[in-house]
Amino acid sequence: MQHFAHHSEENYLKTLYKLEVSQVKKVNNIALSKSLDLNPATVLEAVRKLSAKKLVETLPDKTIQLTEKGRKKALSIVRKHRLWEVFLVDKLAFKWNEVHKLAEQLEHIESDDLIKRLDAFLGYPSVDPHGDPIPDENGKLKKTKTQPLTSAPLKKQLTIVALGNSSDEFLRYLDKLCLAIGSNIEVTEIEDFDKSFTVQHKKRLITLSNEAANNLFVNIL
Amino acid sequence: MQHFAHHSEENYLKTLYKLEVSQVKKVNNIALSKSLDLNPATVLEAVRKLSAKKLVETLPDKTIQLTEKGRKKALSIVRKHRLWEVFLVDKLAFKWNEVHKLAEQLEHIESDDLIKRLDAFLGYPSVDPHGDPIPDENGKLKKTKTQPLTSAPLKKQLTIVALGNSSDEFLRYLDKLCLAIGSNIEVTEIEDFDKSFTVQHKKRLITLSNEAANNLFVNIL
DNA sequence: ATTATTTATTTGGCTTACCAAATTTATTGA
DNA sequence: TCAATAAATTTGGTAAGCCAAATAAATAAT
Repeated sequence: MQHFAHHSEENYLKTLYKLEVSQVKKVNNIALSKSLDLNPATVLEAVRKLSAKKLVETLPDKTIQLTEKGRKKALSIVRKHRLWEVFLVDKLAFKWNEVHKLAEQLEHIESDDLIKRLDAFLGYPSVDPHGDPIPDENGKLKKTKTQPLTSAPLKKQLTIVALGNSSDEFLRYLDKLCLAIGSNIEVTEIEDFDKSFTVQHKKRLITLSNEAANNLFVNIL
Repeated sequence: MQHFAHHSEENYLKTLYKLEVSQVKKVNNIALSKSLDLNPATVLEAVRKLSAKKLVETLPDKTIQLTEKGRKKALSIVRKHRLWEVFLVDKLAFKWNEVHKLAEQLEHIESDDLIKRLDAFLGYPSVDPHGDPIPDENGKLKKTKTQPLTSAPLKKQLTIVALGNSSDEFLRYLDKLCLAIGSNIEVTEIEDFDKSFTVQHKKRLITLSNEAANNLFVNIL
């Protein structure tokens, strides 16, 4: 018995979950095959096995979808993937755009204990370096209302989850301020005069123009 | 093509290396099969493939051994295994005896860059939590002369690599002192009166009885 | 409604990594 | 030396995951 046989199954579930999230209306055999870059015959066979395990179901109109059980499993893989991405970026200083491939390998490591400890070691992050939320151990995703920093409440813990602008200049600017997706900040003050923002980040105060603040999308922690 | 096909090959090489190190005189098909817990027919087939790749060779007397190329590859796996063990113990607070199984999964993650960064992140450790030396990126093992602390030179960086006594009391005692296999210490003084040792560990001075020192085996870094 | 196109499904095949049960080839002990 | 034992090798099979090509079924477009 090969201990890595589950990689394949996990990849099907993860891909199905990704398609579900990305609003793709009807995930059929062809769509799934394309997404996985596999032959439809292969996918058909795999879907049958997953159905037998009650991880997916095929509706009368041939739509393939996750069952609750399957979704939970998918979310646990997503959780592992995103935690490893945080590890790679925060601890090993990878760039956020370099970590996906590696996390795809790491996400298949089997150990709940490991993930629990990794989570703690990383300080229980709520988003990965791309700004995507990390499901909790029960596969729950905290539902988040993403909003521009300009409309966020004062004195609340916020996490930067997306950028309204990804020009080189803006990225370099953020880099200089040591801000990035995943950074936790708190608005301490908004200047009446020019609506500029003062935010606290790791015991450090940063001033941001209203323009900059408007391009930082945040979630309330 | 399955990206995890190499697990199998890596396991053969690693096992062969372990047998070589453990002084087993003649590694034949049977010995290797037993060590891997696989059927001899399976192993025979695998050894042929590895031979074709010039990773192992079978001598006229049927002894199976690593080629230089194979040994180098084996050492890179051992390096990964041991670095991950250090990570698990030092960073995720696993006990040294809990990490082997996990490291067996992690050692197959494919990325030289990852390992380079992990090594740096861990502070370039020279031994794993079991006291086994970590090969360098070129597959070289620093040849070490392990000796009791009592015969080690003063004012040299030392690494604890083994214990002369693994009684619960001794382990608890070391634990209290925050010493463990892998700890780096330096002898600052030996007391004339009772031959007790004063060692420095992470900017902290510790006094050890001669008895304790005699049960700590160290390598010079 | 009928053809053209897309999807779904089947069929036959491949490779890797396994195994059990012969069979052949040493090796060894008496 | 010769049978008994052990090791090596061969043979025939299994399961997982994959593919290409053929066929069937459904959908769309005229």
